[in-house]
Amino acid sequence: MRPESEVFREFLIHKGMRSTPEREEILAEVFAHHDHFDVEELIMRLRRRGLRISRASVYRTLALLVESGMVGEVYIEDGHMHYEHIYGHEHHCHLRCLGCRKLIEFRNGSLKEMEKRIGQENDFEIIGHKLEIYGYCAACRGEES
Amino acid sequence: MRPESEVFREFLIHKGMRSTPEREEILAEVFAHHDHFDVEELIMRLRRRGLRISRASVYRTLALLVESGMVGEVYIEDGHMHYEHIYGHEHHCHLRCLGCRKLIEFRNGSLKEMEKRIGQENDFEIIGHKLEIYGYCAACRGEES
DNA sequence: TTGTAAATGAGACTCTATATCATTATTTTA
DNA sequence: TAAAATAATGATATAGAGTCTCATTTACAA
Repeated sequence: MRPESEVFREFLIHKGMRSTPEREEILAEVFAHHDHFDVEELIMRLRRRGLRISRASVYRTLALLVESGMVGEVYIEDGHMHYEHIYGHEHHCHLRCLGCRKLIEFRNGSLKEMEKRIGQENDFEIIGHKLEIYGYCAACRGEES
Repeated sequence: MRPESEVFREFLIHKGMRSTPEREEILAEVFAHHDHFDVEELIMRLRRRGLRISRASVYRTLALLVESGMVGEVYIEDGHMHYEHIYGHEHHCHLRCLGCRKLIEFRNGSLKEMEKRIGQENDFEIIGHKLEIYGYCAACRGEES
């Protein structure tokens, strides 16, 4: 698998954009941890490494990473966007509890074929998918009755 | 199929909450049209019908409708949340273009079994799901090269 | 009917995200 | 390699979605 930095750099060049130290640092930090994160957390982590990259650049670079398909958006329901890296990591889906809003991750390898078919039917080049199943977790079902 | 109003009223009672004219009007308006909508649009539509329901109540009621599973959230990528009614309507999924951000709807009936299996494996009572496939639409693929 | 618990409405407030623009950095070209 | 052209960054202003507060009103139970 090609390194993230290389893939991202190619994406940028392909768009007629430049590779900058800020973009590379943000990319590195995004792929350095394995949890969902939001912009504020990402900025804090960069600060801890001694980097003072502006909020605006972080937002801008994240938008590019999403566009490239290397990073995914996850709407966690606490009012703002969260992100997760995708490139080079096993795909997972989300179970969301409508009662407590909790988000549970689970592996799910069985969407590949369906994805392919849908892409063909809709003339769409598929990069990835986001499956969120919602319902009620065991704890919330207990409380209800 | 039982009418929306009845299902929602039961949901409210089950939660120890009250049925109010405001909640019923909002419910009716949500199910009166078939497109994605946001809070601002919903308030305008209520106004056109001569109803002056406050923004706060609209937000509060929508949250309840989402919790009940009758309405789904769709993050349209223009910076704020959009909604769609679900109860009693055929399920559809979304294709999102990473280039132009366009959202394309498509029917997809083939997730039922997978859903069932996932629910059992995770001790989760499944109400519905949200599948978003992202990639590049034909127009954006053309522009790129 | 009356009491009480819950819901509404108005508007202040918070905070995420975007826009602006002067400055700085990168790339191109001559 | 220097200068010109172009793009990116950073600081900060701004926009706007969504939440909170609390006084008033309403729904429901007894």
